[in-house]
Amino acid sequence: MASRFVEVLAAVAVDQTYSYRVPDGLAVAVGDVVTVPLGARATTAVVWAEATPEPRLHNRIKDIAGRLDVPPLREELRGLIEWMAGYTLASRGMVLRMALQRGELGPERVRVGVRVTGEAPARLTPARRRVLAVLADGLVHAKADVVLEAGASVSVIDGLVDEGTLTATPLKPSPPPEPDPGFGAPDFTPDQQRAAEALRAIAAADAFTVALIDGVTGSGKTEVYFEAIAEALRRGRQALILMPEIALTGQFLDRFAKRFGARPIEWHSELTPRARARHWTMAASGAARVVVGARSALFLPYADLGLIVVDEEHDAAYKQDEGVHYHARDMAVVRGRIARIPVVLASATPSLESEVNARRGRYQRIHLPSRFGGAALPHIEAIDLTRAPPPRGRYVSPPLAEAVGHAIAQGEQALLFLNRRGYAPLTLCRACGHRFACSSCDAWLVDHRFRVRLVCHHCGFSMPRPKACPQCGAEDSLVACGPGVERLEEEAAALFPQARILVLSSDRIASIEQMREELGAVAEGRVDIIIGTQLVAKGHHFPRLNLVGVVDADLGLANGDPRAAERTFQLLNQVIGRAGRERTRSVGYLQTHQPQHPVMKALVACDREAFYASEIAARERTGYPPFGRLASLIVSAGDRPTAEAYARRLAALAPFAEAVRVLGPAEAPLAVVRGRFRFRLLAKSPRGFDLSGWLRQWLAAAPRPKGTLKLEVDVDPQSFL
DNA sequence: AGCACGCCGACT
DNA sequence: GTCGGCGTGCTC
Repeated sequence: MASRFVEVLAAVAVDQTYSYRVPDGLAVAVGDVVTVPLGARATTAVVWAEATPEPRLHNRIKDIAGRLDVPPLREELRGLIEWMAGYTLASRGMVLRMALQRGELGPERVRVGVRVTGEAPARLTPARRRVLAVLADGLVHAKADVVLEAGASVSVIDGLVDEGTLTATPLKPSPPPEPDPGFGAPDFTPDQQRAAEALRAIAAADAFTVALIDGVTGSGKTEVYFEAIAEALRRGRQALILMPEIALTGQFLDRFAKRFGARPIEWHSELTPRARARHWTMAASGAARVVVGARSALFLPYADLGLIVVDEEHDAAYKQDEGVHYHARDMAVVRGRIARIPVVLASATPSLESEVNARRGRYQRIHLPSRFGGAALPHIEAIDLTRAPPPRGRYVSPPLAEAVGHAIAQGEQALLFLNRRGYAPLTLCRACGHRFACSSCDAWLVDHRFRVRLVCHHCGFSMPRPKACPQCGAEDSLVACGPGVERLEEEAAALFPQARILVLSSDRIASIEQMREELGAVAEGRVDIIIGTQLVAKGHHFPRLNLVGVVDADLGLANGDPRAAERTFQLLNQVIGRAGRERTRSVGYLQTHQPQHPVMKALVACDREAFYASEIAARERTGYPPFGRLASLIVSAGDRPTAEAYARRLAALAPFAEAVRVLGPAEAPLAVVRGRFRFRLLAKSPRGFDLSGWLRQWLAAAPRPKGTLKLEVDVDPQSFL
């Protein structure tokens, strides 16, 4: 019989598929996960197509080593992988690797069941007696349960199995409890009711559509999109909810359980390998009815995905900036199109991209204009720091301090928001002016008092805070400049000595679990003042919080990035929106040096429309996204001349296209990171231009980077400085 | 991505 | 002499 050959895509950094022979007796189909010998090792791979290999390859073709006992990758997911590789310029193998979770599917735990055979054991010890007592009913019991109930070790049971007194059988894993679409009937306002109806209709349509739920903070977006999930469940299909990783809180899982009577299946970076393998398989078998996960949950091999929800769709955390550069929100829309299913985007402050798509009618807008349960949006006031400055060396202005004091005296909570980790962003010597900078990055070292070290936020370098200046030797001459959350904590403790203060900052939080606990403490009212970085902005519900003070509202506007205004508007809106979820009166204060800035004015006036109108006009005028397309190329090398020379060479080799402009090379915004010198090129094209194709042409003409040189391509970069 | 192969310096 | 550092290129 003639041999059968297939094309196989290996989960390694290679774009090409390779031909393999299917050994006799092995049944494989396109989409099956296999192991193949590749070079000197074995790799996980996926059968990509049938093949008739080139004759000249014949003596080099190897056999597929074996087939993995996991569900195959369906056409839909293979299509997504192809599309993403084409769009992002990553190799197909690397994109596949993401879908297979680093190319290794961890071993799944096989639960073993045991039952008595009727044969008597040769010897009867006390431990054996207890085991047999537990199994006296003759039914199959899980081995782990018997160990627990009989108080005997595993070896006792294994010994009895060896003697034939017990038989062991693999136990089918018990399916997780299923969410029930009819469990907790929600009590909706007329607005919410209308929105829920629209979403139910969208979820029922079984077609690719994109809906944008645009609802103010606290409007009950989540409960409303749950109705779309319920509809998908009623139709027997799976649903996926994507969230920024940090927003995957216990609080959210509880809200889900309240509506559906069971928790969803989680997918995030902190799952153990076992749980990872189990959840992967449950997605593939369909046992996972609803998956809630961070961006990588988009690449699970769902058996029958019927709906994707992207919560907080504007969040920058959806952009992956390492390895394969992709934006999970955009890829969710692509997966929806490939799978012909609806995609629901939700945000209180939509990204400009989604807002423009909604205005053009490409996305269906579902508007939730008011807060749920009679709660009102916070009243927002700007505090002009030029008129009411804080005392020297302090960062909380008198009006804000007074408001916080008043709030906690009333038994309410206050949140002071400052998007800066550590104690102070800069340390300098009073005597000689020496500034502590990172030796391998173009950045100052941040003073972290909690860790008692000076830390680089870009490469992780840290050193103990010295007593004397390394430059001039002066003692006790070092001064901390500027505020970080730790310094703010010190100030708050001095202002309100009786208050219970909690700092929520990513470097203080060891795990998702720990964060869930700390947020629980806040929700239960065991904290008076919360001091937090942007971590607090993401989707948490603080029922007793009625005052938010933004300590430095201008912080995000300082760099010249065209997206800075959008980012700041979204972040501040989100943070202030934490307040007054359950009360009618709540306040947000913005400490700013520029109260006339369009972002501040829009926030104070609660005039979203004005903000979007001016921002859309500016992007349109300059041809920035979504009115034009961008790709960034970052060239880096161990020394500056090498990086610059290659970047210039690249620029000279750019293929001519009427529509495309190449800007640069210029030194990247962070010119040195981890001792690598970085230059940046930017390609700018009109909408609708095939930028990926043009980039591929460009890179094919360029010499491949050698030595320490590295080239990173980012299509649709998030920061486009 | 991971591994072998190759070419250079410093040691039992 | 050869052990081992990393830089380069290939994997059906």
